[in-house]
Amino acid sequence: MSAHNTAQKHRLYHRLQIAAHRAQKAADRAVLDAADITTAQAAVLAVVAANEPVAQRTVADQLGLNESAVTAMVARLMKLALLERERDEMDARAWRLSLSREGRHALRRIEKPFGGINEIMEAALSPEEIVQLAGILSRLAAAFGDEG
Amino acid sequence: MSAHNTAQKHRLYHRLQIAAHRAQKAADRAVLDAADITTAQAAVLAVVAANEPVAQRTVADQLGLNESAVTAMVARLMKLALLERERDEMDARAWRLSLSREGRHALRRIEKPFGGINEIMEAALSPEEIVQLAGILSRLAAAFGDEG
DNA sequence: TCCATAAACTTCACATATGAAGTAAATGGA
DNA sequence: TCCATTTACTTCATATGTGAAGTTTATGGA
Repeated sequence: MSAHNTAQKHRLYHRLQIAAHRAQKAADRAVLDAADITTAQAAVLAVVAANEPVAQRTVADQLGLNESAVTAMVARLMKLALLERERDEMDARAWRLSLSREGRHALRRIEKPFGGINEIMEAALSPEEIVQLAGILSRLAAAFGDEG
Repeated sequence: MSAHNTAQKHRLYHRLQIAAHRAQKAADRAVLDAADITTAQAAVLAVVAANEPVAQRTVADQLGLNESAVTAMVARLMKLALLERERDEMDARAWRLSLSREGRHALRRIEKPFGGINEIMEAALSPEEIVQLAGILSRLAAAFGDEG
């Protein structure tokens, strides 16, 4: 333990988990309502949209997930016909993921409810706090490492 | 969408989830290593310790979980012999949860590794930022509601 | 007293994550 | 060229969460 232990005194870890969990619960309800997908699925779709065509490994890296989580997500998204994939001709181990028409549609439909989530955050925080929070969260994510 | 949309520009929701997820991953490894329990289990033990003897409903409220999540957690913790329970004599629907000897022991053993997690946060942030972050996270949690 | 309703908990189906172990294809030297 | 190693993905066991539906026990009037 350090001399001051400010973090412990403020139960920072706990507060971070609670805030993230509640935000996710709210976002899931909003997104599920608008497009019948979860925020986790929306995150995968967004990464695919931004990197199309993309390997699962890349999706895993960008979302900080391991490969088996992505395998399962892709299976569910393909079952929902939101995602398509074909073999990478340069590398027979890898897939090339891309969005289906419905996948693009779903991504479009969540924009508005997702904006609602952002509005809740904007209402709770000042613009300066939002900028600070973004920086702090990035530094925290980096401090806990990208290695896995 | 609002006029400025600062939150969206900074992808706040996404950053919050990533930071929380990475912190949890790191904490889980540290805690699992020291006491063979997860941070989720540690959280339940901590709430029970602070409210002993306590009903599952109270644990759910304090952690922001629903009742079925607590039912499952309690079952696992009892299987691990970290938790005990008996019927509330005032209310035959409710349980009175309490820690076992091993439960108290486990809680003691995670103090040090958990301190390590706090130290990582303290190293990444200034004392002022820690105080700010604590306040911001509390306000966010409140903004996303306690209702469920 | 009786009954509608609420509260505490359980069960079920499902989504999401980890990590270990396995398969198959690329890759980079000796 | 050949083989050890790495890489991309899959599969399995398990933990953790949600929400809907059901059971049992309180509770508060008419």
